[in-house]
Amino acid sequence: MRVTIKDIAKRAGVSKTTVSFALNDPERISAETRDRVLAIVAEMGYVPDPVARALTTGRHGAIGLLLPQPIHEALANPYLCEIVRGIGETCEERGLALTMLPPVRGALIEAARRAAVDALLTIGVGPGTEVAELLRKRHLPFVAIDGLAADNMVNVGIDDEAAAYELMRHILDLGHERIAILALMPEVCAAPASCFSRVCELRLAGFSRAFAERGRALDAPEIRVVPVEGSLEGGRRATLACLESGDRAAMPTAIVAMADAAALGAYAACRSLGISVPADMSIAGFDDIPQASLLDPPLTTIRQPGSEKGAKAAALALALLAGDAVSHLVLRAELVVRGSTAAPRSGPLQAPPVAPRLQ
Amino acid sequence: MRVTIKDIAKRAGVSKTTVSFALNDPERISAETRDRVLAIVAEMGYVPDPVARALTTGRHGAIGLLLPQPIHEALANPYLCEIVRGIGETCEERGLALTMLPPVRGALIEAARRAAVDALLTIGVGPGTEVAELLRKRHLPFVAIDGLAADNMVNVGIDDEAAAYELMRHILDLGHERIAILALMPEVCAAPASCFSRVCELRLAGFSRAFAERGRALDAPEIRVVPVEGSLEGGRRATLACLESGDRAAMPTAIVAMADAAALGAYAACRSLGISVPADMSIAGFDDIPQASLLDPPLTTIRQPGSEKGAKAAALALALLAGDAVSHLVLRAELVVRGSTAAPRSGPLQAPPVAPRLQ
DNA sequence: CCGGTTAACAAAATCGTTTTACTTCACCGT
DNA sequence: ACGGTGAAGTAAAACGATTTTGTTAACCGG
Repeated sequence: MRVTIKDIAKRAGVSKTTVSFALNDPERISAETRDRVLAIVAEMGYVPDPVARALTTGRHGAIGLLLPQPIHEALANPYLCEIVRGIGETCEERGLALTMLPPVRGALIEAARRAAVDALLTIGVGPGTEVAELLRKRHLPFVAIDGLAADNMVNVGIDDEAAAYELMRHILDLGHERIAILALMPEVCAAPASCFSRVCELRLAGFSRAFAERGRALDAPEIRVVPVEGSLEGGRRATLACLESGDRAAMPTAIVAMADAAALGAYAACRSLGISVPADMSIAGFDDIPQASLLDPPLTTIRQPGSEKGAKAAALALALLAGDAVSHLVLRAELVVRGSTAAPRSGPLQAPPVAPRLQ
Repeated sequence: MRVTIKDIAKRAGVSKTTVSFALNDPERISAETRDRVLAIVAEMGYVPDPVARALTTGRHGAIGLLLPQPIHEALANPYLCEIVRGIGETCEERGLALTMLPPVRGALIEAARRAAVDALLTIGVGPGTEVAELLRKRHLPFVAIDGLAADNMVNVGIDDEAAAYELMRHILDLGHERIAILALMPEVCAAPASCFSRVCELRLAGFSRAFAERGRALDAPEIRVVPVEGSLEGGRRATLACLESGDRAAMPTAIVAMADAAALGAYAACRSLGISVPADMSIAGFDDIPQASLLDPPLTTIRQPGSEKGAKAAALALALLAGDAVSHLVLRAELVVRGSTAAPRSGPLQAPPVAPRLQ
């Protein structure tokens, strides 16, 4: 059915080797034979099977990205989108394809088994996890994005603790007392011991330090840490739950989200409840997605270079593949103060005089 | 170095067959042997090579998406993002990975050769093109998105001619005389005969019909058709070029973009020039990307179901793979009139009284 | 006791390439 | 005339699985 190299060889009256040379190493054979073979290749419409080729050469021409969520969810998060775009830049440089590997029926490890790629990037996978272990068994070079730095694993990320500290300091400096923290849930619970994802732990530690500095604590009753899906819908639901329950005097005056995507949901929830930002509610995020500066009011957030993360991580993975020694990368992140955070109103929360215009 | 099935077989004192059965068809062998083999598999950390497996089974567990642009450019377009998300939905259902295949050093055909996938989706590839031909040679089932319907190729799209007609009718109904059309350039010029992409031709035909209906023509001097990259930057540049050159009385009063992404650029250009939308300039787009309704003013556009396009196209490709007979799909598109289009001002363009607030 | 079925496993073919390790032959200088 | 060199091409061995076909022995009814 399919035309194989054997068909070409037979038709041209040469060996498979010669056909292979004609295509891959033209200098090895005479111009005459080469042209004849090539003519037959064109005539019969022969295209070498990429799989068979990959089997012998050991090169696939693709790098993989292990996603903690289904593709359609992952790309709904602008920050992840940025990371993927960054990876895409490196792919472009090297002429590679990018295989996105979502969990197979909920199992990330299954995706890691199946990956037919030259190198792999992971998102939010820590060292010592089942997945990391498997990749090592497969001898597949891989680099973690937003995982954790560790000896046996290369990671690309930011100083999450410091960034979180800075963000919370800003909120506390404004005078907020009652604060809701929208914490990231681990999409795929590789380490079921913890309810939170790895970077989330670090950020909580940073928050904690900011509180401690003021003699306060993260587990005080006026601070609520809510695990939330890192999406607009997740943020919206969590915010509504926070604001609808309890009496108004006990309501938070600030919402700190660990992802801008979730902060977007907080905007939506506030709007639907007629709560004005930042007059009645301060909102802060994490990531600085492209929309953040276009919101009304523009979102105060921690800027982290998503695209650069992806690009650098991919480059590191390829360096690993090439056998180079590489080390962790800690990229620069910074607090960007915009209009969504302000000092809390002193009196009790009340209906705003004018319907707020948001987004 | 790597642990192969042979190593397991030797260590367990059985044949490769038995190991393979233990993993893939447990019923075929005795529970005793199976458990012993499986124990050794776990102990030695054996993971079957996906490539070797793909070679024999003929299944890769992935579908491919042939992109007309580098990944980072493609994902910068929210509409393409939606399509990819749709494909992701189908991937999720079937437990498949998604390989994004950008042109290799500018050559889309090269990406089509290399694709190691079960089925392929293409964007903007027409029938009779080199790529379509190659895929047929490879016996690779594929479905085109926004290509052209043809006998020998399955396509998923909308009725571009009708949609464009409707959009332009709306603009003309408002009374616009001088109009700039931002037309899509083919990212990869598969058919160098035409300066425009395939869907672009159809849309121009639709525009043309709307003009003809009023005794006017697309090639009249007051109508400018500008080829433009389908991105914010591309739209911005083209709009600036349109508005900066020529005297004000000859300036267009409406900009019709064939992609919302480009319309976004038109917004930016107008804002930077102090031109108020829609008072001094009407802007219309195509696609209805998620941002469109959040702009200020909200964008008038043609809504087309990007995510559905992707999901359905992927499902069709898999049906093709399964040997089912499938046919084209024409999805529903509709005009969504929002605030960015209005009747043109009668007098000459002048500085707006209030600085416009955009986005 | 014997042909026939079945369970359990093994041997070998297959998938479609690349690559290594020859063979053959012409040519060249001495 | 003769060993050496290089060019041109081939046969066969990987690559690492799956799958088809065999083989062996046990078991079973008659």
